[in-house]
Amino acid sequence: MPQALNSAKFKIRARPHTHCGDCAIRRLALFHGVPADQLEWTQGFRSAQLDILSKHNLMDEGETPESLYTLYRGWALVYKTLPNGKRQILRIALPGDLLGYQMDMVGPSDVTIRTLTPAIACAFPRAKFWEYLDSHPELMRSLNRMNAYYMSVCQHYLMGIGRKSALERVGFLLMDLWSRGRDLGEIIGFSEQDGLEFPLSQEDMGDAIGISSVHVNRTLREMREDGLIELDSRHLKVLDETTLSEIAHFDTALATSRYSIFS
Amino acid sequence: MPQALNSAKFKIRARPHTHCGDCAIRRLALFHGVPADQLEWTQGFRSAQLDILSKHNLMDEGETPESLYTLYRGWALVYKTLPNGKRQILRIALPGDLLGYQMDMVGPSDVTIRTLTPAIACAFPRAKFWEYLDSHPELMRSLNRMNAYYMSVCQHYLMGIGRKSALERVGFLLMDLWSRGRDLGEIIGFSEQDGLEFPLSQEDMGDAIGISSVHVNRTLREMREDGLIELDSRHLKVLDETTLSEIAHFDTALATSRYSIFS
DNA sequence: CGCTGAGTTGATGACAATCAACTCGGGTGG
DNA sequence: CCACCCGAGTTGATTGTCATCAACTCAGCG
Repeated sequence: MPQALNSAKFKIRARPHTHCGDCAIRRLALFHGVPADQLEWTQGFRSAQLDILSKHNLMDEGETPESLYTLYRGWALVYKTLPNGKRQILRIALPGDLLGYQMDMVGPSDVTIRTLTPAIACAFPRAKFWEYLDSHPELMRSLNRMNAYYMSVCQHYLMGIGRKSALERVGFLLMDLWSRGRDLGEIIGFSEQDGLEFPLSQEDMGDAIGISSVHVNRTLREMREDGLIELDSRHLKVLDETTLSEIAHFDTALATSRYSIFS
Repeated sequence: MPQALNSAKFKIRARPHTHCGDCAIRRLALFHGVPADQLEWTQGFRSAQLDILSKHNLMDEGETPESLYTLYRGWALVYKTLPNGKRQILRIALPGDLLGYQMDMVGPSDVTIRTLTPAIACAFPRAKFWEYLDSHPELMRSLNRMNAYYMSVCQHYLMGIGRKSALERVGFLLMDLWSRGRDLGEIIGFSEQDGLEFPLSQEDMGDAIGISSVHVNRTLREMREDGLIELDSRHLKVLDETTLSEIAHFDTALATSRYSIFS
C-alpha cells in the first residue's frame, strides 16, 4: 500500500509507522476522541504514514486522491489557482490539521495541498472514511466541530481580506501563526526564547492575505521599524503581541477556541 | 416558548406552525435525511416557527441566542463587523440554509444575522442540538456535508476577494445568486421570464465582495452596457450566463454540488 | 411637501500593484 | 574552489484600481 503512493510524482516515501497510541499530537487531531483501547482500530484505518519532501504536492486541484490526511509534522499550504495563475491560499496547515476533507469525498480535490517543509502525514483511505466515522459517532461529532472551527478561521480571513488594510492583514496572519505556533511548541519549532521557525515566503504571505509580495515586504519593514516583530531568514518573533493584536483586530477567542474543538 | 422570542428587540412574531411533513424545502434542508415517519420527532425538536420582519436581526454578534434556525422563506445576511464599523458579509442565506451553527454552541454568536426581506425561520433549541443529532446519525452526516459545502462556498469567495478584480467579483456574486435562485424557483421569486427578485442593495453587494458601493455601481453599469445583465429596482436578470460565468470564473461545479449535499 | 435612503456620477487622492533594478546567500556544476 | 545561477528579499519609480468625498436625482412615504 505505501508503495502505491510512493510515486515519483508525489515524492512520497514509506517510512516506519509510529503508533497511534503514542501519538504526540492526538490531543489536537481528529482521533482525539478515540478511547485508548480502540486505537488499534484507528491504526488499522490508517493506510500509511508518509514522509513528504519540502515543496511537494500532497494533492492537486482537479485530481482525485485516494486518501485524506492528518498532518503529523511540518507545514503545508492549501490553495486554489485561477486560470490566470493567481493563487489564493485558503489555509495554512500545521500538525494536527486535517487535510483533504471536502464535501465530495469521491470526486476530484477542490484544492492543491503543498508542503512548505519536510512533512509527515498519516493517510486514511477516502473509501472507508464514512464507514469508519459511522462506526465512531464521537468522531463524527469531532469532525463537525473541527470543520466549524476551520470555517470560523476562513471567515476571519474573509473579513480581513475584504475589509482590512495591508498592515492589519499582515498583523493578523502573523498573530494567527504565532499563536498556533505557541500552542504546538517544540512540535513545530516554537520557543519563547527563539521564536518560531517560519517557512512562509513573502509571496506565500501575500497569497494568503490578498496582497502582493512587494507590499508584504514594505509592510513587514514598517512593523520591524515599529519594534513589533523580528522576521528574517525564515524566523519569526513577535515582540509586542498586545499592540500587534490590536492593530490586526486579532480575536484571541479564535485562539482559545482551538483548545476546545475536542470538548 | 414562541412568546419568549417574541420580544420587541427581535421583532419576531409567533405564527401558526406548518408541518415538517409538508415542508416544501425539506429536500434542501438539514432534515432532508429524516424518514417521513420520524418527522414528528423533528417537529417536536423544533421549538418555534417565526415570522421575521424585513431588516431585522435574527442574531447579533456577541450575544448568545437560544436557538439555531433553518431559513424557510426570504433572504438573510450573515456578517461580521469591525470596530471601525466596516462590515463583511460572510454568507447570503436563502431558504433551506442553516443559520447559527458554529463551533461553540453554548457561547455567544460569532456573527450577526439580519433579514433582507420578510422571512420565516424554523427555530431549534441549541441546548438539544447535539442530543438530537446524536440520536440521528444520518443528520450528523448531513451536517458534516452541509458544512463542507458552506466551507467550499466561503473558500470561493475568499479566492474572489483575495485575487479577483471588481468586475470578476461582481460577476461571481451575481452568478452565485442567480444559480441558487434558479434552484429554488418560485420559493424565492425566480422565473425564467421575469428573472429574480433581488433584495440586495449595492452596499450589501459591496460588503459581500469587498468593494465600495460606488464601485459596485460603476461595475454594474459596465455590465449593463455590455448586455450581460439587467438589474434595477431590486430585480435581476442575467442575460448572458455563459459570458458572465467566464468573466467571473464561476465554477458550475459549485452550483451542481448543492444538489448532492444530501446524498 | 419635505424627508429619507438608495442610486448615480464626477472629482480627487490613497493604497497597493506592477515594473524594474539591485543585493545577497546558497547551491551546483565546471 | 570559484563562477555562475537562481530564488528570495529589498527598494525606488510609476501606474492603476478602487476608496472616498461630494453633489445631485429620484422614488417612496409619512
